[in-house]
Amino acid sequence: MAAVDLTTHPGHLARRLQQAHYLLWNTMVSEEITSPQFAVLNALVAEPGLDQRTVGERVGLDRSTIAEVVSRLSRRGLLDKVRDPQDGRRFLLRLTDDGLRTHRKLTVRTARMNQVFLAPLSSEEQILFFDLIRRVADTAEGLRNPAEPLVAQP
Amino acid sequence: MAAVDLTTHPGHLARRLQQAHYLLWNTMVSEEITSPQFAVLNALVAEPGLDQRTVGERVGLDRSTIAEVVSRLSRRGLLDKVRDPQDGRRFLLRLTDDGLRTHRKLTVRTARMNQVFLAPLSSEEQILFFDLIRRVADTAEGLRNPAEPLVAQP
DNA sequence: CCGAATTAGTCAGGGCACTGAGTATTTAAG
DNA sequence: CTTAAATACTCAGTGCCCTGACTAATTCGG
Repeated sequence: MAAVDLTTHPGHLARRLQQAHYLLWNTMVSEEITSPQFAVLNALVAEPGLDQRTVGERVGLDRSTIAEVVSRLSRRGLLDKVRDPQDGRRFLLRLTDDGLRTHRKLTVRTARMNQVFLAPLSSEEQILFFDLIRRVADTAEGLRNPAEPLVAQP
Repeated sequence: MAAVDLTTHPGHLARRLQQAHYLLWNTMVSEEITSPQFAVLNALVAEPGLDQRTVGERVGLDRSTIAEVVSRLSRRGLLDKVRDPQDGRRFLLRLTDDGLRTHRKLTVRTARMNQVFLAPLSSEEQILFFDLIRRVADTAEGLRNPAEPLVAQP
């Protein structure tokens, strides 16, 4: 005996929340395009021609994962990937017309889905929901790089 | 133009939250045992001898995923898996001494990690955080099985 | 009692997410 | 100018997560 109540464990809650979202996305938005893929499309609508790493940074995907997601989107013909002539290490990404169309279509459905997903909360609670999660996620993210070490330069 | 603000998309937030948690878990709790694995150990501390499907139900893992997680835990010698003599379809799961020890050790570390993770929120906000996420996740979960169809029997 | 549904679990396949190691290119230091 | 460090990306490996198709065992209806 000494079992713990998982409903007070944020990690467990976060996982269940994501699963619930996955489910709803699949039925209400798309079975082809996933939520992370949509995030990438969206980043490229906002800033066409970004390089792969920066897109990953914008949407919160590490170098390996963004590579996989981009390769799937490119395979489906939703984006183009070309070497940066200025810097041969980079790949510059740009949506195709099809990618743009897909993003437009999914944007509408995503908005509908978000409404359904958040329906159990009042408007004020929804604001709070965003705020609390964002603060926790941002803070934990910040622990990654210990920022400026207290002593500046060596 | 028509890009969307992902910081108001619960799915995106949920994903970032889980990533942040994963990161912290990895550094503060264990690099061997994952959070879902701990959840399974915990379920078996509470109810030894559960069958695989029920454990999955308790911790929110579908039949395929629970099978993988259980197989890893069993490979590491943290649990035993035996056929139910009463019902030849089931596997009954039970922690080994090692599994019990591991659970005890991780319980302490997990509590510490949760404190750090939730540190940006006040006590009241933490309660709210749990409540809001739980309500959203539960409601979306509920949409899965449309409950009783309005008309009872055919 | 027997065939039909139901149930527990497996397997193949696709996608997300991380780490650590390796390659190529660019930039910085000497 | 040339070597060393940094940067963008790839690849292999592990683990979580889902669906759909399949097998084996049990239960239920007639």
